[in-house]
This record gives sequence, C-alpha cells and structure tokens, in this order.
Amino acid sequence: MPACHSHSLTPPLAAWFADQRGQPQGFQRAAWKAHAEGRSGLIHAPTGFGKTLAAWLGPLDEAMRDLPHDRPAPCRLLWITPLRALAADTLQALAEPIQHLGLPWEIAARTGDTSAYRRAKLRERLPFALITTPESLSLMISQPDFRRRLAGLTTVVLDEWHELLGSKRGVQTELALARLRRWFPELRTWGLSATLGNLDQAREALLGNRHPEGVTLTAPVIKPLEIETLIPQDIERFPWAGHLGTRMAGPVARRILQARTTLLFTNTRSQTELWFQEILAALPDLHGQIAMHHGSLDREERQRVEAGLKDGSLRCVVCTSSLDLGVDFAPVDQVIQVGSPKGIARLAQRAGRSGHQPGAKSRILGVPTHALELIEFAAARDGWEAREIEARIPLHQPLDVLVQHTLTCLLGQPDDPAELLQEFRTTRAFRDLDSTSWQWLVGFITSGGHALQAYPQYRKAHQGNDGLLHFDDAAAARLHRMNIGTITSDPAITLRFASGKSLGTVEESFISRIRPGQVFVFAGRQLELVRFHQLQATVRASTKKHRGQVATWNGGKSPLSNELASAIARRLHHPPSPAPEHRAVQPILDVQRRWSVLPGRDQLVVEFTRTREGEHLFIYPFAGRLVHEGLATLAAARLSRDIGESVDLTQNDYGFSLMAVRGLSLSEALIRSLLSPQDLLDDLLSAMNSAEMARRQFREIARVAGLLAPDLPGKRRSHRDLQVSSSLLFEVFTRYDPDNLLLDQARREILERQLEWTRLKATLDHLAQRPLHLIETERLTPMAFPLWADQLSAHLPAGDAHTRLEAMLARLEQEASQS
DNA sequence: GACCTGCTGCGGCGTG
Repeated sequence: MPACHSHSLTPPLAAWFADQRGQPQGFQRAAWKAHAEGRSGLIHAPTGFGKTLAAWLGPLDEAMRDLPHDRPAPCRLLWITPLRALAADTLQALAEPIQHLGLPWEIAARTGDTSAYRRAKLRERLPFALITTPESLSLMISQPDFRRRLAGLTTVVLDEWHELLGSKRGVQTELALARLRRWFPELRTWGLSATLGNLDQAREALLGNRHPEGVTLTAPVIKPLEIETLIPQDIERFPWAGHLGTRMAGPVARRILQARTTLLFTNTRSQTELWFQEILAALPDLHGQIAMHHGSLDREERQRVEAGLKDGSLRCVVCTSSLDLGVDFAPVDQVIQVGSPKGIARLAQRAGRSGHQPGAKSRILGVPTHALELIEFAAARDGWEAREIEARIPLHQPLDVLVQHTLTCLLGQPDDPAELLQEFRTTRAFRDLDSTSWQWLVGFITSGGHALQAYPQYRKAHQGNDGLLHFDDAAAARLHRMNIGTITSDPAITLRFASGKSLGTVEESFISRIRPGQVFVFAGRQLELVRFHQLQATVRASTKKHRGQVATWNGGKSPLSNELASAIARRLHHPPSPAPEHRAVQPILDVQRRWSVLPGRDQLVVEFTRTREGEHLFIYPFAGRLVHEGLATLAAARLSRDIGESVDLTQNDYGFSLMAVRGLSLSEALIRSLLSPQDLLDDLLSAMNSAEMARRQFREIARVAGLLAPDLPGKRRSHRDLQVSSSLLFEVFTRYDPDNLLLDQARREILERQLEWTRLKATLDHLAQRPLHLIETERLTPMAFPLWADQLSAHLPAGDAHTRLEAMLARLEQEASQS
C-alpha cells in the first residue's frame, strides 16, 4: 500500500476500529491522513461502505491527541445532514467510539425537533460534535454569539452531499460553509456522496474557491447491483399504455411472501395508496404487517412505519421516494420498483436500500406497468454497467437565496458590504457575482428597491455611520428567522377525525371534488368526508362496501433522465447484450417494426396515422417528458399558425404527438419547419404563456427572499388579507421596478426548470442533424398507442375514454397476434 | 391557478 500507511490512528481508536470493522479500507486511511494534513475533500462510496467513519475518525483522532480526555471538549465538529430523521442515527454512530473509549465528550443534535430546553442549553455551550440540518445551521448563524461558541471548530462534514447539490438548499449550504471558512480559515470540509455523474462539480460546490486544494477519495469497491425484472406471463395481452400496473399485483405478492421484509417503491403517492390496497387484498394474512409511507401522511404515522421497518415487525412497506433516504433499514432484504425507474442513479439508490452490509449485493426487482417499460429496466442495467450515472448540476446565482442569507448573516453580526461580497464570491454559486448585482442587492435590502421604498417593512437592513450593514429590528428579525429555508410548498388541507387526530394532507383541488358523504381512499383507509370548511376537512372511517376514489396529488413530474433515455434508445437498436426483458418484449417490438419502424437515436421517426378523431403525427425524440412538452407546444403553435386549425398535443417520456381534425401531412419540409431551432426562444415563450409561468415561479422566489409574510405557525390562512400576495409584488415590480433582478431570476428559473431549456435546445439542434424517417401507418403502433390514449383521456369524460380504450386495446391485441 | 397520474426535503410557535 502506498502513502496511506503513514497515518495511523491513536492506539485506542485503532483498537476499537479493528474490533468493530477489522482492517480499515484504503479510502478511510486516506481520509484520516488527508484530514491530519489539513486538507478537505469529497468522499465517495456506496451506502454501507464506511463513509461515516472515514469522515468521523479523522477529527476524533486529532482531538484525542490534543484535547484532555477527562473533561468535556469544546465544539470541534459540525455534521450537516439533509434529513432530520438521519440526525438520530448519526448521533448513535458518532457516539459509539466515544462511549467505548469512555470519553466525556458530548455529541448532540440540533434540528427543528430539538426541544426549547435543549436549544437553550446549546445556546450556552456547544457540544464536541453537533449534528444539524442546513436550515438549523442558518438559524444558528443568525444568532449573535454563534461564532464565539464555535471557537475551536476544526471540521465540518456534509452528509449526503449529492442530495443537497442541485437545489437551493445546496446553495444555502454553500453560503453557510463560506461563512464558517471565513471565520475559521483552517476549517476542513468533508463531503460524503453517493454515486454521481459529476463528482468534480460536487467538490467545487463543497469547497468553493478552496476546490483546487481538495481531494476526492473513492472507495475502490463497486457495489454489485442486480436488476431483475418481473416478466408478465402473457406479453401479448400486456398493456401497451398505462402506469399503475396493478395486474402484476399477484406475482408481486408472491415475491413478498418469499422475502422477510420488502420495500415496494412506486412513482406517485396515489399509486402507493392503490398498491397498498392491492397487496393487502392479495395477502390478507399479512394484515397489520403491511404499511405505506409517503410525503402526505401524518408524520407520526410515518415515524411509526419507519420504526416498524427498523425492528422488523413489518413485512412490506409500499412507499414513494420518501424512503429513498433516511433511517438505516438493515432488515430490508428485498426492494421492488413498480413502474418506470426514471433514472439510473435513482434505481441504484433504491436498490441500495437492501444489502446494506459491505460485500452484500444490492438487488432490485423491476415491475413493468406497460410493455415498453420492460426495455427501461434492461436499459437501466446497461446504463449502470456502462457507469452512465446522472449528474446533479449545482445552481448558479439564485439571488433569492443570497438575499435571505445576507440578512441571516447581518442578524448574527453587522458587516462590511465589501467583505460580505468577497465572502460570497468564495462559493461556487456566486463566484462570478458582479458588483452591480451586489449593489442592487444591498440597495434592495436597505431600501426595498425602486418600487417598495415607501414601505418600511421591506427595509430590513440599514447602513450605519460605521459603514457596516446592520439588521437590528427585533420584530423583523423574528419574522426573518421564521422564514429561513428554501423549501416552499403550497398550503395543504389537513384531514382529521372528529377526535382531532390528523391523518395527513391532501390538496384542495382533490378534496373539493369530494362531496360530504362521499367515500375516498387515503392513508390506506376508506374515509367518508363529513365536512370541508375553512381549509379543514373532517372525515370518518367508512364501512361502505364500494371503494371510493383514491386520493391524487399534483406533484412534481420527474422526467426520464437523459442517460436512461439514451440507454433505452440504444437498446432498441443496438442492444449491448441480450436481456430477458428484451426477449420478452420482442413480440411487441416486432409489431412496431412491421407496422412502422423502431425509433432510436440515429434517426428521427415520425409516424402519420388517421383515426376517427382526426390526423395524428407521432414523433419520438427520446428526450424526456419535459422537453417533449416544450417541443410539442412549440410545434403545435407553429402548426396551427400554418394550417389555421387548432392542434391538440400530448407527450410522454419517449415522444409527443400532434393531432388536428385535418391539415396534417407527412412532408419533410413541414416537420423540419415545426422543429426548426430558428426563433426558438421567442416562439417558445409566446407559445407557453411564459408570463403566467413566471408569475407563478416568482412566488417561490418572493418567499425565499423574505418578501412575503411567513405563514405564522398555528394561524390559518384567514390572515391572508394581511399578506401581500406574490402576484401583487410581481405586478408592482414589473411596472415600477422592471430591472429588479428577482424578476430576471424568475424568468431564468422558468427556462431551466419548467422548459429544461438547455436540454431542449440541445435536442432540437441534434434533431436538425438527424435524418427523418417518415412513415404513414394504417394503425396506431405500440409506440403511438400510449400517446393516443393520453390524448383521448384528456378530451373525453373519464368513463367514456376508459371504455373506448378497452375496446381499442382488445382490437389491437387481436390484430397484433394475428398479423 | 391549473392539473386531471405525477416526488422529496426544513423551519418558525403555540395549541388542539
């Protein structure tokens, strides 16, 4: 072994390690050594491979060398975790060696869950190691004497750094790190990350301008990942479209019986509700041992389920990505994914919830909900084997976060604007923040800007005679602390029994479709709505025989990742290796090939089909749903301008379709003009009603920047009249302060987040170079069918669409098997 | 305010 040997832990610590884990791994030794040399960096290893000890034993070892062993130690380490639930587990893990060695050094956690009493204690004295969240760290930064209490800090660790990266939470953390490093120039920063496509950028965001001195340490092990797919019995009768996949419930239930504990992931909350019912119905004997977990369930219920997983009393939990991360579930021995994996890293992350011990294999069972999803699982395996892991791109200059953070800093201590700017420029996110923008920001927080200068509540800071910026209005300070954080969400409706017990939340749009007396399914129960009044819904358990409709939410729409989309396109045309999924779906692919061609990445396939509804174009760029939405909107707007007819559109992860009663044709010139990159931005913005989108996006920005009065805890929204709505602010800025940089940010965020501008532009440029393969088909092909079905259900009453779909499906299946 | 399928995450305080 190379230089790694040159650093050895102090004997008692080394003995403890050997006793617990045997030989340290190379990357762990390397981390301890780098830490002892005063370096920082990123540690990258699969779950369960000892990242925690790699980051923890360095500072612990150092403290054992230079601190007395017989009395409490000053604060040396901050450990940042993105999840409250992880704080408790981390606390336990860090405490282990401390307890074993009998050191009187305190470890404590500080999150939103920490009691007022504990917080007061922590305000007196910080422990040797403090575990906290980015938001709580910001809150502490806003306390005037935090810096003094931290004196002696040597190390900060960012757990699950990949989780924060790519979001405003990540930027908030970058800024907090910059502050800590300004206070303590010798501070060492260690980030822990799962597999990620852009480790370099991750380290840049972690270390800011110290990036060049940093190291990246990777565990040399590649955790074996086994992706198996549940192949439908009769592929000829397996649906070409759909997303629920409940016809696979029987075989899935059998798998659940074969394992001790199963985690069953779905892609949406309502799918979780539905599958929970299906599994319960298939396995009535396991009543009480099957549970569900998603983000809209009451927190107590979720914690109960997490505890049940931990102690092994549950056989199966149906969940959404709410269990992607979190408490350590050593007992889980089977992971199932129902529906599209969406991304390679995502599937690997979920698979990693099983086989937690080093050396153990991660396994996941994929369950397709429609025929082509079989290909997706095979493609995810290809992608993993080729190490095509998705990147998480760090954000660039979100000024709303900087407005918030600047005020947070000033709350802690008055500061010189020039020095603040210098500090902020040490982060990756704001490294090229220009002085003009900074001056604008200072003006905005001290005066409210052009539009709001008449309103004192927007003048939060002032520049004193000392030249420093101050924030010392006690009432405003309290409001600011209540507003810290970058996570925003729409108000939700709490469902309660008459007793007051809360079950969780639904959206207003869902509950307002339910009439009192009607039954619906939520949290795995049949509930009858008693009344819905003042944003409170009262329910009671229903004993009615028929099952009501399952709750739905309008959540995020995560598109197929670029990496997985490419892997799918590649597998269709040049499969890198044989795969059972591919063999199984072959009959469907054969139908596609016979009636049309197989779309892929080498050429752009466009199908033209006439149905009873009209004429359809089906186009398959394989660029993910958001991009297809942008392309379809663009093409539809251009087309209807040309033909003077209204054009309907739909999109999914593989492609999009345009439909008009008449006027479509299969001409290369027409298609090329629809998809021309020329005037792209203008056409797109006007087609997508971007003004309205920006107005909506601005709400989040206004919230993060602290322009909206925070929702006071406990108070209902009836205080709305006191609130300045984000919409009004948007109007005011647009009219009286058009140069407001937050407006600009809203436009940028729309472009990147809703329209995936970069990917969309790249797709169009790529399409312009690909040959077109135009083909008129007599019938809807397997690729076209899901798009057509979507369109149908969007335009007809639900029952009607369903009947027609069934009939069409039956006919197509029949034809497919005959031809 | 739009969506009809669509994820997750924190924090403030006082009370049901």
